Amino acid sequence: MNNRTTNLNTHSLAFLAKCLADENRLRILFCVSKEKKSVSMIVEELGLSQPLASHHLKELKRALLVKVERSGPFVYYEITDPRILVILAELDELGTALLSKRTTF
Amino acid sequence: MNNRTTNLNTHSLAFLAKCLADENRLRILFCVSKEKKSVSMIVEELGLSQPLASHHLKELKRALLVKVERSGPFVYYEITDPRILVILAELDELGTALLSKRTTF
DNA sequence: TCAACATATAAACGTTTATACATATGATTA
DNA sequence: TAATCATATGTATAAACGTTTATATGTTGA
Repeated sequence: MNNRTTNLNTHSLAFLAKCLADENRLRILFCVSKEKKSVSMIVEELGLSQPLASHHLKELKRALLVKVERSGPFVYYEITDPRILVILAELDELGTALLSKRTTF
Repeated sequence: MNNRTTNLNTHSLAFLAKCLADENRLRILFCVSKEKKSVSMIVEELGLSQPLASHHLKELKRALLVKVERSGPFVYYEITDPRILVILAELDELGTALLSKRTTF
């Protein structure tokens, strides 16, 4: 029963990771990480088609990583919890470390 | 040019996240997180088929998350950098927090 | 060298996913 | 209400993925 301390909820972990496993979604996440942005702002900033952005935003929302707020004709998305940015920064750093430490090329 | 400080390498991030986005791979990762284990040990512990375990180990190795070591007929896998465990713990915690804080059900 | 065991690879299959295109919904303003 | 703008949804398609089954590679000991 000491797995409790080491093993985590693989189900929800995999679910979150799956949402983070797409470059466009990551870009959108960073895009709305400092301030709320409308879909059209995101579309323009990232050069995505509007339906594609909408689709990925839906996925991000499904994973609760972004929250939505309507204002007039615009729908604003913003990051739910900035801690995800810290985690992603750590993961990015780890990735770099893994690359630099690897023995086999 | 201040994106440098906030935006990360979405490519390698997505690559790492993709590797973490599978429950079986996460289970394998936790399984080899405390001590190196042979494929057959992993297979037995997690109840996976041998080819399936082998396939996922290959993916984990491709992402440099595990390292391999042969000893006689056995091939031992172990976690490369334990920091991934910290990151996953944080992600798991965030997942729980997101769920408890959500407003829409 | 042969047999037995441990692990890896290959091919095939069904499922999921990202994307594009077309269209619908919803809100605003004239 | 009509027209326009912002966003969402539906459908289709191609690629990627996880899994299974079968087979191959590699190692050890008789």
